[in-house]
Amino acid sequence: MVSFDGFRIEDGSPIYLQILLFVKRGIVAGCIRNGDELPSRRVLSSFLGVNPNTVQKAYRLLEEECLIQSRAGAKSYMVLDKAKVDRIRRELLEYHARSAINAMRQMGISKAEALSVIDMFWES
Amino acid sequence: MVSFDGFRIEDGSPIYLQILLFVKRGIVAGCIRNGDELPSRRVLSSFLGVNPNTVQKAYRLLEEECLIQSRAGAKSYMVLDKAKVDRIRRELLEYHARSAINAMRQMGISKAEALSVIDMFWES
DNA sequence: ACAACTGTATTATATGAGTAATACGGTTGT
DNA sequence: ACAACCGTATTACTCATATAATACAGTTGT
Repeated sequence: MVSFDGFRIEDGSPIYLQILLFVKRGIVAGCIRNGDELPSRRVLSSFLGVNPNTVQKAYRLLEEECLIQSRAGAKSYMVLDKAKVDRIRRELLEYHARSAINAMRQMGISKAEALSVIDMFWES
Repeated sequence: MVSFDGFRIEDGSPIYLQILLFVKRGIVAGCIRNGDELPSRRVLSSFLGVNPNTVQKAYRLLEEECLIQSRAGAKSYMVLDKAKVDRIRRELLEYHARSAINAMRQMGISKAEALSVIDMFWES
């Protein structure tokens, strides 16, 4: 069963995207595996304190990326293979790296200082 | 005169926040200095292709942080000193570093690999 | 003085995100 | 068979973002 322990809602981006990213990061980290069952829309929305429609929107996007499979009436579960995991890993790494790099470059930060800042903030 | 050359609207976060961050990064980079005049609300909104109210919202937030000064009828201009610049530099560095670090840690990426990814994507 | 700007304010409309309350039909375990 | 789940769909509401069209008063340069 895919666990959402440790998931905390942050403002600044839509909740359904935060759920999508949480699942993708779990896939890359290896704690979400092929065949794992997902909590139902109702159960997860109650656990997170959000609306069932919000969870449904995240699950729909996961299904459109062929990462989960849903049948009306039954539980949804993960459908993964090595190619998909590799694709998501590259997608997320590039996205997060580029976001931080672009911002720091616009601030006039040097590569050396950027690396030093990442090193310094890594713990905690 | 503060220049908005190179500013490109991206979706995913409110435009008025993108303007706010663009100015703050310019302050840290040193290309926006104390006393610099800002383009008027009308001129900038026309240049960016957005609504004057959107620019006004960004300028209002800048004024609430005491980074610009506005008098009805006259041009707005930057009001900066070393303490403010240092504060913004620390604020932005910590924000961008923590965002990337948290995401990568949730992906199970090691500090060494994170540094290597930043190093690899820095050029481009 | 006066035209051309400036900042500021108001009202209205549209869209997307999120909530709320239901409803319908399929599956699963007992 | 049947109760208790499940996924899916619909309608209505609130709120923030963004746009649009004005309006008014203050400043600035000539």
